[in-house]
Amino acid sequence: MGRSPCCEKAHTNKGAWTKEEDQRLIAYIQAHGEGCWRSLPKAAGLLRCGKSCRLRWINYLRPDLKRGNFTEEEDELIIKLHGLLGNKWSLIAARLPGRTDNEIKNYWNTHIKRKLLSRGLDPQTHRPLNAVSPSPPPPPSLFSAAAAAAAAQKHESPIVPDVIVAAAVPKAEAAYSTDDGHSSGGEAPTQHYDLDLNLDLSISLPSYNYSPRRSPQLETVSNNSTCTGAGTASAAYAQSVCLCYHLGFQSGDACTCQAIPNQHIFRYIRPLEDAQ
DNA sequence: AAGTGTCACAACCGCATGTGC
DNA sequence: GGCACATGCGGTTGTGACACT
Repeated sequence: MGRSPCCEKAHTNKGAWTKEEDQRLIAYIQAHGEGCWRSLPKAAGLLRCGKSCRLRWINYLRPDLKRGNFTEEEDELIIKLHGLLGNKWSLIAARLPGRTDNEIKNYWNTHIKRKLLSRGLDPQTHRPLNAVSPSPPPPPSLFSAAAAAAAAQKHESPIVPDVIVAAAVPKAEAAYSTDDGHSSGGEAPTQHYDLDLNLDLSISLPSYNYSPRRSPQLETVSNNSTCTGAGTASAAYAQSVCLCYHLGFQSGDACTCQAIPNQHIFRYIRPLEDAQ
């Protein structure tokens, strides 16, 4: 498209950031806030590309970052989310407070991949490595969960899928339900469906007349039986489906989906800060 | 102690997407 | 609708630290 380069490479530093550069960037963002990354380097007196500044801030300097080792719970959460979303690191990171997509991506590549392999699972498909698959495995995103989640995150997508599919995920739990690293190899993979995830998806029936620009909160349509209003939708419409998977919540946590009158949709609304 | 291999992670790069004109 | 630009994302690379021989 003939786009101009994002920065003048001849006059920008590359490589590791110095303490002074970090201080300048932090000071500038504290004073002026994030944004305008392209002009930020010049304004902050940095000989860096705007992209580089953004990355440095997001991945390293942001004050809300949780540094340090990943916990076992985070490991499992990442594995579950990856099974659902694939390599959508930003979406995965959105569910892990204080973690960045880059951090999770690195952690996946260096630790979790190996962990899954030791469990006898394919890191990409989350299926047993020796499983015979007559047809190529479906993308891990299932009914385009990633796209749906992405759309939900971006508060848009008035276009909704015609088909609502339960986002059941082959968990192969039997293969890695223990920590001894043994899989159930040899046996035909038992399809377990993990209902312990909450995807913040927004899906509705084809007839749903979406009102654009909802509040910046997340919505979920789910099939959780605890949803209120599941039985109130008109029988003339296909049943709305609640897909609340209690991701990161105790399984006993009731979902808070509510039927929206005349819209045949369940919404699960949660403050953003809860997701961070 | 030196050389080599491996790991972990920060940073870069190219492309995709969103937005305003 | 098309273009240019800004930003975001995911894959890849570079490099320092550490382990091993």
